[in-house]
Amino acid sequence: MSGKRATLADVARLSGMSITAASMILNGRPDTRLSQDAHDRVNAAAQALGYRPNVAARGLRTDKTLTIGFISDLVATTRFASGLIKGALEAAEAAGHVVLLLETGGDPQREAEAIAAVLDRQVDGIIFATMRARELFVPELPSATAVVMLNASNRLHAMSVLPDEEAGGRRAVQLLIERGHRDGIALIGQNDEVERDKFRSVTVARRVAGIRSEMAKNDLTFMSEESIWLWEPEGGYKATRALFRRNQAPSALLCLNDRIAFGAYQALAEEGLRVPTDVSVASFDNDELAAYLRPGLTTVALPHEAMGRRAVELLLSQEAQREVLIEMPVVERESISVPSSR
Amino acid sequence: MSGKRATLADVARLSGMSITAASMILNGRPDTRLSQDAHDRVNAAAQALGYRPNVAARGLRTDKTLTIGFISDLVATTRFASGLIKGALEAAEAAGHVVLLLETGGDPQREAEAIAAVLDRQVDGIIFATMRARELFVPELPSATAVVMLNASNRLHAMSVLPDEEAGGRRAVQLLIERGHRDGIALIGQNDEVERDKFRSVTVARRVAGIRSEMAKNDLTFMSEESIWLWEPEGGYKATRALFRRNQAPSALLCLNDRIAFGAYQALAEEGLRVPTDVSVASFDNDELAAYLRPGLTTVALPHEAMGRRAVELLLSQEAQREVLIEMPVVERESISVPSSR
DNA sequence: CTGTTAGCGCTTTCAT
DNA sequence: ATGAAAGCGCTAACAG
Repeated sequence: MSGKRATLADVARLSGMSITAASMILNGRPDTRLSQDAHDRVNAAAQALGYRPNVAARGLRTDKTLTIGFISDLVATTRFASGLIKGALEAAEAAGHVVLLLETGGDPQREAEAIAAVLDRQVDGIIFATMRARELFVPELPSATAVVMLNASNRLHAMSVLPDEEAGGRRAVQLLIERGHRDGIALIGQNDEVERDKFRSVTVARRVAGIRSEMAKNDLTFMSEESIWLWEPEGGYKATRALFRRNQAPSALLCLNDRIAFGAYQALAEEGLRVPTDVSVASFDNDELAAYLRPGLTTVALPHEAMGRRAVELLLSQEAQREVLIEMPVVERESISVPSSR
Repeated sequence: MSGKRATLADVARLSGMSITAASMILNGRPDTRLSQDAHDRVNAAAQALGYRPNVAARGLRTDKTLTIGFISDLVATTRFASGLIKGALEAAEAAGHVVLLLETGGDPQREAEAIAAVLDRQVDGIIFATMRARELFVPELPSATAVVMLNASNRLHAMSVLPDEEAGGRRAVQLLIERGHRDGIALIGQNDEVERDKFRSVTVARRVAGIRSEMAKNDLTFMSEESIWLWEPEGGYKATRALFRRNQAPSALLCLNDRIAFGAYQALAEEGLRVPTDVSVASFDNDELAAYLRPGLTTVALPHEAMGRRAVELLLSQEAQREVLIEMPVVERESISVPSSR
């Protein structure tokens, strides 16, 4: 509709003030005291013209663009990223900022280009997010640029925001113990590789560590540990079948994520066992899946949105933190009950 | 690392050329003929300084920011949006653009603010995306701003990119017919409201229309139509149970989306029926879910990534289109077979 | 109390 | 063949 955008000059002209005066008044600069009349005229003119400052032009002077770069390895692609982004978007909006979203697929080449692209646009700060928490390499950056790692960490650079997996792991075990499960708990999804490789997967290793520490604290050991290479439903299905083929009768399955649990549900159904009457299931992540399952899956949630939110707050506030851990809330549904005495 | 960013002036100084010359050379302006030597010196200097143009400053002069605004009602939030965004990101990157992602939650107030925010940053164009395809209201925009609607349409404004639901609906029916299903097909998820309300749901209405037209073309009618208010697993489960409680024995279920199919699978399992041996299932969307199900669900996919890609291509190319329809590919898995002769 | 002036980094006439 | 100068829209010293 409106042909051209009104500029500060237009406002000044219409109000009969200088450009400077208009600028000061519209920015509500505190010290300067221009007449009340001047204020009114300028504000009225701005209003009438529908004036909005040109952020790019302003940024040229002030070095603030009210824009933050969100660079992720696999963004949009996964349900994983969604919450992270949503949280970041919310916090950014609340702070009057806007976010530039870039995806790199984890490719160093594209990563470098993404960084260049956001830097070219003078972003106020950059968030690096990864889908599988990991140690992320960050190339040289202009020293001034604020950086926070989201679901990732970095030795040198920056602050990072991570889920509190250690506590989450402990919480999951407690969930089962509280209901009376003790010796009949099977762990589904154990994976030596992951447990050792703190580099590749900062958080998942902690999840398992939390689980083991809580078991130990209660003098418990797993009746069985089924290992799974890929944490997908298929693996959960097979691992659970294997468990029963060995004629073991667990009272509860502690699945390392919801997709595994999904597969476990299927195996249980084929086994003629009901959740939670015959066997309880606890899990992690709170995937969309968890709500769809029947009965609903009780799971320790990955707090994606909270993480995204916290990341931009951190970036904008410039508090100095190293690693901020976000609590993993438990989402109670119907998959856990008192062990049956089969 | 690097303290300050190199500017064009720095390049000029180091190369011993004027700023003008440097600008022209680096932009590869065609007509001007500066000496080969000048070219070499400028390029070398730029290289040495790691010079990158400041996009904001350039935009101030050229009115091109190589940035596009992606405004969505429910972005990040849904698996739905992910593909749209991913596709858009890819195409933008390929074209040397970058995307500003904003979410409005469908709230007109926030919608207006989002538009203002991207306009303030001089974006080259705006994509409006919705999760449930619908008619979207777009407030007045500067006439110059390019606009495309993604998974939405708008009477006045813009070009829109939509899935070809009509063809998709027909395709799904063909899938069943090809395998020999005829009189035993039940439709799960019928919803008068949606079928009538072309305004609220441009595409889903077309999906159903396509289905009905293909059935009619083959002189077929559904053995039953189960209506569902909310297209979630719960509804699919109940509708399917209801079907069997009436003692009907369909040879195939045509589910209006994958979440419904998910519920249907559960009901089928409880009924002691196997997919696809006892009853076949066909569906729509190609949700993440569809791959997890056992057996894998054959479904007519919503081509989210292709849509996102096409939207930015359209935006950037400024071809004049009204409505571009993206083909819905069928994803064959294992849920359809020849009808059993129970 | 208010306006002039000088840039931010870049592109683009227009002279030379 | 090359450069000076103006100006995109804005803010910030510095004078009046």
